[in-house]
Amino acid sequence: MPKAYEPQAVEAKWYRFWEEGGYFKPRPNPARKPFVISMPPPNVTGALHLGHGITSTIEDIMIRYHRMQGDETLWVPGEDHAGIATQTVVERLLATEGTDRHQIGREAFLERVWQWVDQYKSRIQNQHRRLGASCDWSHERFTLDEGLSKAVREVFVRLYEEGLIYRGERIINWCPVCMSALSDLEVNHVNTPGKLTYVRYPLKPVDGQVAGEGDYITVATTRPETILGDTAIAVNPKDHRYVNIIGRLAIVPVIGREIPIVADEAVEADFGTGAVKVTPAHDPTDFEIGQRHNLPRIQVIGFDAKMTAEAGPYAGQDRHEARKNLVADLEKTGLIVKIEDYVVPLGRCQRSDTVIEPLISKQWFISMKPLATPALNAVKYGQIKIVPERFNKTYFDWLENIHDWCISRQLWWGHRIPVWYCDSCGEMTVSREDITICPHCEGTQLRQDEDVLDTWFSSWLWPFSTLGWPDHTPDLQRYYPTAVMETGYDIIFFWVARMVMSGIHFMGNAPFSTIYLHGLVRDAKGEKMSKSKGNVIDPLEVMDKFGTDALRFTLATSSTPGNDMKLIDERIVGNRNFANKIWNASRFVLMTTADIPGGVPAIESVQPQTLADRWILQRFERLTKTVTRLIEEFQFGEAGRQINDFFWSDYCDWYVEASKVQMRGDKQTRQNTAGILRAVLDQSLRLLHPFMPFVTEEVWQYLYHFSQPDRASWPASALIIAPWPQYHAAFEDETAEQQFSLLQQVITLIRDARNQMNVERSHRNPVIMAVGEDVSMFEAQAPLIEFLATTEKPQLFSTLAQKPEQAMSLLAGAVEIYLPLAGLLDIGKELARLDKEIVQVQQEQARLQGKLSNQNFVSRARPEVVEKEREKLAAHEERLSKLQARRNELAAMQP
RNA sequence: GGGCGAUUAGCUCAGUUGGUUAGAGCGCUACGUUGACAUCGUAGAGGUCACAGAUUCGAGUUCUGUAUCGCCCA
Repeated sequence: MPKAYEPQAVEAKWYRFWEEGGYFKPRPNPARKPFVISMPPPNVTGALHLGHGITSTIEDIMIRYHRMQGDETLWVPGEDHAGIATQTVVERLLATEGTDRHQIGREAFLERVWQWVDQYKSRIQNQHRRLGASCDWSHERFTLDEGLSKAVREVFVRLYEEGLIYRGERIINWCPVCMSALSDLEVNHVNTPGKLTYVRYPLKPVDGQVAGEGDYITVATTRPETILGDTAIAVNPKDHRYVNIIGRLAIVPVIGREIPIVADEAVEADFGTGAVKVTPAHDPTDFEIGQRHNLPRIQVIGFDAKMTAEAGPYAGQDRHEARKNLVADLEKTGLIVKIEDYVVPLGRCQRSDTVIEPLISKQWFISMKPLATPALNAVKYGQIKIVPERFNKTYFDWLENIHDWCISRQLWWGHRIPVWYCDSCGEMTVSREDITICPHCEGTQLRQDEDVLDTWFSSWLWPFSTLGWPDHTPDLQRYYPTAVMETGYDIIFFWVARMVMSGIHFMGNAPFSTIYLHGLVRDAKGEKMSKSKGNVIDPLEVMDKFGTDALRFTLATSSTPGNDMKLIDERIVGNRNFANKIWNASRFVLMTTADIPGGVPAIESVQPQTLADRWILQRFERLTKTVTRLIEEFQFGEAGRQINDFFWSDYCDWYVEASKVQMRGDKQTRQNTAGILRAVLDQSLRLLHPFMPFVTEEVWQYLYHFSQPDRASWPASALIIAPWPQYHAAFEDETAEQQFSLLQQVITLIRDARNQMNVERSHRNPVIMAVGEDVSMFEAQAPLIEFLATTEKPQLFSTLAQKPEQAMSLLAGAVEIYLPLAGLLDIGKELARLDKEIVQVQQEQARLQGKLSNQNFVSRARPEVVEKEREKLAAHEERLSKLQARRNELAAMQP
């Protein structure tokens, strides 16, 4: 075995071993409920980033854990066709070739996209392999697969037939760069510094009256260019300032259109002047006001974001140009009252970052209310549990205020809407199968709807479409509903909530019982990683540099569920070092026990002899219990940290060191020690395997081969399917825990004293100890003290009538330790040290006395808590008296 | 405007039914290459747990408010 662990040398080998060995496939176990996860399908647009890294790591931890628990485990991988994103990258590619999709046509364009997809799909698959994802590749799906496309059509047709899908002319979010409609969720609202412009609209004189000076109404707007499309001015009916002019006509500046002044509840009286201009064709609120008051809709901004012919003198200008020009013109005519700085919540396209234009357009929608209510109830009444629970609120708020979902996109890449229009009879047909003959008039002049469906329209079916729905496949029977949906909290609306809706609606029950939401990975400065900022960390680079296990362990342990994490190099380095520690501890075990037969015994069969043996087994059993509980509670970070602590501190720093003494013992002791070293290592590797699959499998295989003659008794041929450690209460040993802890204190104190006194490293100093009733215990542990604290054989006494002179004195609990250090001891310094310790003990003693003299505490706190405090106080008192006695002796010695 | 989160050692973070003297890694200081590991070991220093109240025998932990930072929704 090499001296240091080299991840690059072994990772690929083990992944191949697992994959080719079929370990990722579900192993049928009818006795237990299958454990199933649908992997959130990454966009086929590009490479995986650290967000996918954390998703894949956490899901793999769960999958590997359940696989080792013996559950029938299925992890379904796949990719998402990512409509707009993919279309955009391929269009960009075409642009570099000097062409575009319209020139080459729909068919050729789609061919190019498929080429792209094939390339990136395999790239994503390989990245998941590098991450160690133990997903079942034979179940891999793509949202544009034949099967999934069938599911999409089925869903579209069913919802249409149920009246939940409709086509309508609504105001939608239009991205002039993507040239497509977007759903509300695909629009980011960004607070942007802007202007609030106050514009005067002249009022038309009432019949018989002459227009008076000041006969104006002033409105405030953040979008002056839409003035051209105004068809009313609205005020709140309760606003007394305007009661008298409701029903009169105002005149739109520049174009002179006469528009009514209407009263509408939607108007906020304290915004601007309390009067607002109404542009039904360019604002969602105005659209609704327009519907209530039957206002005309005048579109002045086109789908290309340029002013339309309706914009009169501004026709053809870009919307931003037109704004500037119009404001300048209004200034000239004196219709601008004032212009204030104002923060505008600008809607921007999630993909292109373009400012969204609300426009009226004919699109396909889903009525969400009927779907949302059952999804809401599923969480409210506990069929689904969200972890962490605080995201319930976010989930509820969104579902309670849900709007209809605009599902049509003016793209070519995606599931084409299964609707045909007949040129002969004008009828529309919605169909599961492609049609060539109109069922209404038998005409053949049919045109399929040009548009495709929102990508989320296919991914919201993911948990069941990947299992074969709408067919009643065995997979669907066996594996639906899945167990856990694990993903980032940023797509709770986009994806998670919608999956719950579709699952309940089409399958009759929720698609998973737990939703686990993880936080976002940020850079070292805490900023969100993005391509435009150039701060994206490539997981492949991290893995090349530090190994996959180091990256995985870092992602798993650097945060608390649902919280964001900063990825910092030092942490990854630390975890690479941990992998190396595992490697070297294993190397030690294999090397020092090489000549001892017996292989790796089952942990329940080992026979602890020494205190250290009993202690490490007790520690391990406690760890197993805790880690298992933590994983079941989705506290993966804490679970990982606990294993790390145990392995490094308890196993390596103490047990392995203690074993070096034991391995010098008789044959029986050596045999036993070797067995415990191996068994605890084997079991620790099992606990760690879900977190760090590669180094653990590598080391475990050494153990396995090393046990060649005993292989028959081994439970598994690979760690990936080795049974998860069971808790053995028989190894619980509170006495060992306490005694070993005392021993650790003694050793640490002596080491510290030697350090302080600058005792030469290899020099063995004498030790005299007064240990009360623990003489036999310390007698047995004397070799450990000699070895670990570098001392001579300790001289043990129950009590010491005559305290050693010229000795440094230490206290471990009630155990007195004297280090005769002739000539080295500076009595003055020693007195100062003792004084400092005395003060500390006195303070603590005072605190405890105060607590125990408080009647409220004694009578109200739980008896065991009070008892504990009493014991503590007694211990402190004993300690104090010993310290003071020692101080007096020393003081007497001082010249 | 509504909601959520964070604030603990120089840095990055744990601390999940309220109960030892609040922990880890990195960094820092001292010592060390003894046959697993210098990607290491041994030991040490370092914190009024953002602030102000409240509840409680007891609060980093529960409640209220404030401040700063971040995110989501409208």
